Amino acid sequence: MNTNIFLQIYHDYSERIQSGEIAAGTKLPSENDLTREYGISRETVRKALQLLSENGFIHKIKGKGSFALDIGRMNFPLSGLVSFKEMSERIGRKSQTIVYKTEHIPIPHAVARHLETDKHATVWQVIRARNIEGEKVILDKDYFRSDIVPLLTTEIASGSIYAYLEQELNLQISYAKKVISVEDATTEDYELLDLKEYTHVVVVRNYVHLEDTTLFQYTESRHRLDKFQFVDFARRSPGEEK
Amino acid sequence: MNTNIFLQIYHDYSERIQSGEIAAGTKLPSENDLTREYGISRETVRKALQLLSENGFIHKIKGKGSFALDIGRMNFPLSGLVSFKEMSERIGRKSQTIVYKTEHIPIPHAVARHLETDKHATVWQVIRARNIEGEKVILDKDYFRSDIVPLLTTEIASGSIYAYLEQELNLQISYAKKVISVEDATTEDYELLDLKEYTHVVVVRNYVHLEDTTLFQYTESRHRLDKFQFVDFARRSPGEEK
DNA sequence: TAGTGGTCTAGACCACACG
DNA sequence: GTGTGGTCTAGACCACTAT
Repeated sequence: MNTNIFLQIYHDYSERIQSGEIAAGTKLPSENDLTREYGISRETVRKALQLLSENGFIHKIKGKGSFALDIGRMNFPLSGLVSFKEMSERIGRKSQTIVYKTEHIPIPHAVARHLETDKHATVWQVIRARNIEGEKVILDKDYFRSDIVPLLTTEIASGSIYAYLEQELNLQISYAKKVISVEDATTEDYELLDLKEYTHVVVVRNYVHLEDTTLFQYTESRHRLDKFQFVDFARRSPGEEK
Repeated sequence: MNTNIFLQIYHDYSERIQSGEIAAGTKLPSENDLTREYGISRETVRKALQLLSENGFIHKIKGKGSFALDIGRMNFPLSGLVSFKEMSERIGRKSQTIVYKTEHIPIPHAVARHLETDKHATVWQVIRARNIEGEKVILDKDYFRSDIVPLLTTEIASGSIYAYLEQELNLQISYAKKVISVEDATTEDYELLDLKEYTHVVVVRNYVHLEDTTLFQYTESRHRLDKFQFVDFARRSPGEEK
């Protein structure tokens, strides 16, 4: 549906690199070659390559060319943070979702600070556990501003809330800030998770913004220590000093 | 020294937004305005704005304009991961570095797996602790391929190794992969850190690549649980599906 | 309708790598 | 030298937001 040329080229090559069809280290056609091959201008080719580069699929070397990186093997960087849950699913492990709560409530004190709404606002609270390989190891506590998300059901919460937000409500998620830290496990953590002997949890706070920059969702993801992992791929950007 | 126009505009605006001179929510001049103002083409203006957008300084809305985001207050996203140490330094806290070891050794078994060198290679090993507010809370274990980094001294290790690599050795760091997890504290951790009662540490494994894609450095950063924090700013990129 | 950002073109010159 | 990627230009058309 998206007819953007540079996105098509991006998807073309990202899939071929991720599937291994294009092996790591392989040299890609030059920008001029691609320009001729696709019958488009060079700047458009460069836009596609830049996306591939940002997301860790290729690496460009001035004077030499563009080369496929070794995604796919065990290293799936794929732009930014990748959680344990996503990693598990990529390896083919299924995660089950247990919905504990889906309710419309006045915003809790502790959450108001994060969501930056006024204190009389109401939110949809969703509390879910992720069951991976038979153990509940992640507790997700989501809070949505109810002036933006008017309705949530347990059914939606057990599937993909994001698909619902984007496709049904037509909300455009735009950017997010994550803060990762380690904290004492709460009694709630002990009740709702299979915490075993662990006394701490990794807490990932996620602040999600819409296209118009409004902060509409706050999520607290609480992971059992041994089942926590994050992978980050970072490229040195031109803007960086030193 | 870098005469790139788009970088100049990027630095111009990134500084003015970070300093607060341009308040969050303020509308920036339109691309056409900037084109006239700087006397350059629009694509160049857009390149600068795209960098600002990627790094969390601004947000662009089609049909409306570009708007400054609220960096600066307490939220300093600033592109990718930001560690507790960097955060502390930005708030003005000083961190001291204690160098335990700087030695040229055959590559340890456990490290060879990460550095992907042959087993007979030698590496420079640097072991340092970071002292923040009177406590040793981070243990950094660095390994550099000695065919690329021929010499390291304790003096270099107590300053900025990266400045040395880039300015003295002229090495170009290009991209890196980080893997974050939580593991049992080792006896070494107990010896070299002020671990208090904590039985686990956050381990950040960092794989650093050069311009020519060779993996030349592996670092294990071991953080005391309560002094660990990472912040990540992520923008929804065009390449992402669903 | 006018203004905004998003995409794309067809050129140009440069700095770097390699034989 | 030739070929590569990096920067930049001066246009063009589109989709979206406002009024």
